[in-house]
Formats: sequence, C-alpha cells, structure tokens
Amino acid sequence: MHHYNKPDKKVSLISVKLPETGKPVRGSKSGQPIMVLFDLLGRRWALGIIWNLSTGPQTFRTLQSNCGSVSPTVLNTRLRELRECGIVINGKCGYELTAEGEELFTYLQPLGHWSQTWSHAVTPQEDQ
Amino acid sequence: MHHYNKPDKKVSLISVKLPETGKPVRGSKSGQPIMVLFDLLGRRWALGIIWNLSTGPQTFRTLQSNCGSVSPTVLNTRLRELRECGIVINGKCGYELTAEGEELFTYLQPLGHWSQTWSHAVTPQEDQ
DNA sequence: CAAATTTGCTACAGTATATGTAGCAATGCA
DNA sequence: TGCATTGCTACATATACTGTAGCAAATTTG
Repeated sequence: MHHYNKPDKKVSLISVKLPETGKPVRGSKSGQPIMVLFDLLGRRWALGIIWNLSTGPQTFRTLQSNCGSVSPTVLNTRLRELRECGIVINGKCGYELTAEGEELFTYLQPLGHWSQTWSHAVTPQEDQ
Repeated sequence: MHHYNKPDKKVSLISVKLPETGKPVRGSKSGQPIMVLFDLLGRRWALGIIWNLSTGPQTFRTLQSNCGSVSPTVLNTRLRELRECGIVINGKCGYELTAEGEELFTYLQPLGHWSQTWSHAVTPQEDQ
C-alpha cells in the first residue's frame, strides 16, 4: 500500500493533543509520565491494539477485524498516536510493536491472567 | 456524607453498559475478560483513579483534586463502574481499593517506572 | 498488461462520552 | 445554630467514537 510513512517527525513529539511529558495533558495537569501514559492508554482501543499486535505484525484491515468493532477512523487515529509515541511502527509487514512496545506489552501481559480470575469473581456463574 | 451506599446489587453485574464477561462489550465482540478489562480501564480517568487510590482511601473531593481536571460527573461515573466491578469500594474513610483492586494495582505499578524511561526516550531533552 | 481485488485510509453524519460550572442536600464541626 | 465541607446531580457545551461509504494506491490475477 502507499505507506509512504510520513517523515514521522520524531522530535518534539506528538502532534495529536497527547503525551508531552512535563506539560499538562488531558487527564493530568502534572504531566507526570505515568499520567501521560494513562492518558494514551485510556483512549478507546489503545490497549486492545497493543494486545493484538503482540502476536506479530498485522495489516490495517486484519487488525481492524481482530479488534472487532473499531472504526477505521479511530483505528487510524490510535495507530498514529501510538506511532508518534514510539510504541508502534508501520513496517513492511504491516503495523507492529516497536521494541518499546514489546516491553510495554510484557507489563500488560499479566493482566490477561488476572482478568480471568477477576471476571469469575465479579460475574455470576451463569456465564461460564 | 450521605454515602448511603446504595444496595449495590452485586449480582448480575454492571448496570452501566460495561464489563459483562462472555458478552460483547464496547471494544470487544468476544467478551473475553481481558477485553472487558481493557474496556473498563480504557475509559477516561479509570487508570488514574486506581493509581491515585493506591496510596490509600480518599474522599470524593480529594480524589477529584488529585486527579486534576476530572469533572465530578465523570469521576462519579467511573467510581460507580469501578465499584460495580469490585475494584473500588466506598468505605467510611472514603473511596478505596478493594483487595482485588490492590492486586490489579500491583500489576499496574511497573508501568510507573517504565513510563519514565519511555518518556525520556520519546521526548526531546528540552523538558527535564 | 489490463482487470479485479485488496489495502490503507479519509469524509461525514449520527451518537455517545467528557468537560466545566452551578448548585443543592446531607453531614461535620464550632 | 450557623458555617464549612462533602458527595453528588443538572445541564449546556465540547470532544471523541461509531458506522457506512467510498476512493486511490498497491497487489494479485488472468
């Protein structure tokens, strides 16, 4: 596809009103890194995208279908944000996690297991 | 305050169109626990609230100011969701994490450190 | 190599969700 | 009893997400 891979102005970070550590963000006046991260991850589908990409590179459309109901608009926005934050890149096999993204994923991974026991504790038995 | 602590219909889970494992959720047709969790945590301020509460119980208004710019509307909504999911309760010292909430936090905690190195990698040196 | 398919993505209207300010009723305290 | 604080609701405005349509570049197919 025409993934011309926009110059990707690495510097000066995030054009989308997002993470810019040290400065107030949506979700944090302080601009603490953790709050910046939470702001980023707290956007719809951000976590799901990372989770999905952890199994390897995927094309836009594959990712879209794996994520279920994401609209291309949002998927594209999220991917841009994640790219600008150095968590995802657009390689020739499609979108994939960067080294940093992989690392982030390793911290997210335990949630997979936890969520299962949690869901059992919190849901009535009717659903498995 | 008048925290009459609404009967809190534990059963049947989540009135707010949220986590109900096994059923499609916003953010997941599959209803996989992890996606349900991501749906929950992917809402504005959810992660920040958990993070803030990790230091101990807080009143509504303290929490609100610690979170910076949350509107009472959203804070209240998020707290209700988190309560319905068994992650937060409204004790007599204010809102606090449940045992499950604490456990969840331990999985989130490493992100605090990671986010710092990440933000350095991703931001130009001008800040900090 | 031309036609058909797939892919990445934008447009846009409709809906849902969040922000920000105001304010009120129930405590807590003096 | 009065005043401050707390938990929260109301409501208007702003922002974000969904869903469908569709197009142009790249890739595959005949």
